[in-house]
Amino acid sequence: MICVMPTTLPPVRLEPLRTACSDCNLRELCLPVGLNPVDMEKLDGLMSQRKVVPRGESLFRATEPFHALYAVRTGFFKTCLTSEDGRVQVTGFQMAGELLGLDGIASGHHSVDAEALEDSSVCVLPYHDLEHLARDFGALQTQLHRIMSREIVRDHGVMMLLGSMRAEERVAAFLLNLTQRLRARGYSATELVLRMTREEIGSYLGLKLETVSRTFSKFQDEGILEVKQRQITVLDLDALQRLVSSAAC
Amino acid sequence: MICVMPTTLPPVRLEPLRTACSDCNLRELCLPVGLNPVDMEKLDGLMSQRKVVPRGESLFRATEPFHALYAVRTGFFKTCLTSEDGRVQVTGFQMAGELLGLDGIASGHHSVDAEALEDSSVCVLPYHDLEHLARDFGALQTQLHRIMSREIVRDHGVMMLLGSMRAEERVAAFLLNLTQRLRARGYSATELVLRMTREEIGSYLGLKLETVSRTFSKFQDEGILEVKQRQITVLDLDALQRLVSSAAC
DNA sequence: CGTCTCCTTGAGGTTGGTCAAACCAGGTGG
DNA sequence: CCACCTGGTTTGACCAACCTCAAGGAGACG
Repeated sequence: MICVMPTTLPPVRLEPLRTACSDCNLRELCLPVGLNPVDMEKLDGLMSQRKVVPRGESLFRATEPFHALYAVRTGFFKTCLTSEDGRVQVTGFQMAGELLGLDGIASGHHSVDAEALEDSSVCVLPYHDLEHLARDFGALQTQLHRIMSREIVRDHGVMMLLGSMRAEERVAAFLLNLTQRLRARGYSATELVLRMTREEIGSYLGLKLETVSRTFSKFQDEGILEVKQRQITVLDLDALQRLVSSAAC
Repeated sequence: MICVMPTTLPPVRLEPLRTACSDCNLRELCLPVGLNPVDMEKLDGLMSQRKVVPRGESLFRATEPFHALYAVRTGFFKTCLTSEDGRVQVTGFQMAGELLGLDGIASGHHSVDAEALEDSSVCVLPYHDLEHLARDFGALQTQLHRIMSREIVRDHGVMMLLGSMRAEERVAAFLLNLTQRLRARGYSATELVLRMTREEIGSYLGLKLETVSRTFSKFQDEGILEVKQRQITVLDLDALQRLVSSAAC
């Protein structure tokens, strides 16, 4: 179970202390995957600071100039794209070990808002330095490319979800994805606390919040889930799996 | 008007001749953007071959090992993601100057099929060499990162489209996007020939082919388009623009 | 204990999907 | 040259999934 939701914290605060990748318990999930200890020390030198982002605050906003990538250290984020006419689309949810800000490289300014859904902290990776460092040692370059490519592959998966799945399938896929990512981080794959509202889930899945709510209720009636507000217990993982990979009728 | 659709060509054929980036009329759109002549010559050395892909053939298929990126030289491609249960989602359409294969970097094997929608040719960029070269000169590295980031931003735009636009808005956005890309390549922004079927458009936009067809007809009735099968004339570009940026009712 | 935000549930409406028939253009073969 | 076939497209009638609108409930917090 992921928890921790303290209520008062100063707004975006810089931590002077250096947090080394080589010591980080996320090093098998995060940017340093596959780096040897020597290389990792070089990466440590790059990471100038940590940043704390309280729940509800933004790490960065669309149109702001892009300077750095951010690795989620603790907490949970969402990224939102806002269209000219004001429509908002949640493009992703990020948890520990995942990178934020890749969209900013293209144009030099961010294209989405990144907001903390619970009190969070990130490692700041100044992009200029990172790019320079990647030039000097290839393992980091390779890893950076992999991460960007993985994001592209993930996005294609979301297109599939939005383009050709029905509501129940989308919700099932969403829950399965969450459980998998939580399990990779050592959390229970069956007990989860949603950090986002029904509306945010709906935005991500291309559904209205009422439809998300109804689908949760339906899954509960069918014995697949137990839903208590944001506290979800997965009772039948196989049923979820069957839902997402059920041939299109 | 884009044309050229010869009917007989041998299957995927390698061209021995070196086609230099420095001579290419796509160099302002493609990978070499922003490289100086000296750097561009280094890139020329990398590009070992061109490949011809006849209409209907695949450049690569999902699950095949990933070795190279491909820059579209002439022609038109689609990329398709197939889910476990056999559903197919078109994830993009690529025209001259655009890169194919970025999704393969993550896992070392391709995750989508890339199929030529007309007789096409591509430049082959062996990825290992490209990565190595990028290490040696930073402008190429920067450019590669920009292109990957741009793909991520594009994907987010598609999520917005799939997640929160109605059928007419999706079709309008699709057409606008096409005209913009064609214009950037020196083609007319009002006369276009669709290289893909209604079904492929529908798959990309998360709609059924009948809905795409009906929407085209509706636009024609409203004097926004003239539709003759795949030959489209845009009569009212502003109307299309208004449709995509119309506040959610 | 009132307020606020978020969630649930119901009733009814709309958009886009489904199914089916016909059309059209291009290619093939008699 | 025409008949025919094929793949793609158009159109109509009907239907269902999801949305909209609305009311009420649960929990957190001052």
